[in-house]
Amino acid sequence: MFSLSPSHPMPLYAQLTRAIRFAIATGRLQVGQQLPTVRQLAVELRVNANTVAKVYAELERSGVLETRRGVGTFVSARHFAAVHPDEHEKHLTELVDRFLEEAGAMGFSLDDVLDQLQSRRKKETT
Amino acid sequence: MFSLSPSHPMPLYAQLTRAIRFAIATGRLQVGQQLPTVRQLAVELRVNANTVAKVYAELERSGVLETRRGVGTFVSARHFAAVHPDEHEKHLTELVDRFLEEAGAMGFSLDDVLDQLQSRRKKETT
DNA sequence: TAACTTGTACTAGCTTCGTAGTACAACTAC
DNA sequence: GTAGTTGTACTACGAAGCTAGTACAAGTTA
Repeated sequence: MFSLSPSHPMPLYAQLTRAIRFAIATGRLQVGQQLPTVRQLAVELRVNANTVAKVYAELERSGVLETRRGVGTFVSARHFAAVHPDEHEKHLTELVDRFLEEAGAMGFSLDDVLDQLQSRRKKETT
Repeated sequence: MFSLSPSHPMPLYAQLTRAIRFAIATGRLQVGQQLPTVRQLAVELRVNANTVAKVYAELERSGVLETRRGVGTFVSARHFAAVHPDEHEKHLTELVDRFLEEAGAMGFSLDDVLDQLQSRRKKETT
């Protein structure tokens, strides 16, 4: 389902969070679909159940998942319907802010970054 | 000279590293210019001397600074002359990789990112 | 109701990270 | 050579972060 690398510097919970978000963003997990139970996934990933639970809880707070005790955890429909595009846009803005700041400290200008990204776009479409 | 926020989640050493790199990238610190001594800067920033020293040492390993015992620490000339543009480009590539990965996990495509950056370019030039 | 499933709270241990303190080594200038 | 700079090594403490263990609570199903 997912795969984690315990040796990777990124903590397990962060890896899992990203993996789930990514799976949803790319459609591999559909709205309404049930995720593995906390314990199931914990066994599969060789991780403590609490680690999985924390991830599910955090993603629920973000509105990405919905959990029902005794039943399971599901990809939230509400999220994609209700998250205002403005809100979504704001997240992108913040991400880009951090990114540009970092690039700036390395001596790259906005144009440098744009060039780099545009050249990828070409590659992607070929 | 620089300013740090101890309350900020980013550790002091990282803040300082970024500040110095930024000052150099924007020309506020010129090639060959001497930086404050480890102890001077430590007092000014209310930080342990070792924290400053670690930052200087790291930046020296990156080729950004040069230190001479008994004399002081200086902005390296070698760096800007000798760092291959290819090397520099590689750093940008890595940064963009990480960035796109993160954006992807949030559900943003390359085009979303490009749009966002292009709209900033317009703002910047007005 | 009783058994079973699900997620959750609380706690504790371990590790890593960040910073500070102190003592040391290299170098300069007189 | 000696005093006074400079950066550096080593150590240790405190805090935060991450994960695991265990016990609990809420819900479902028969």
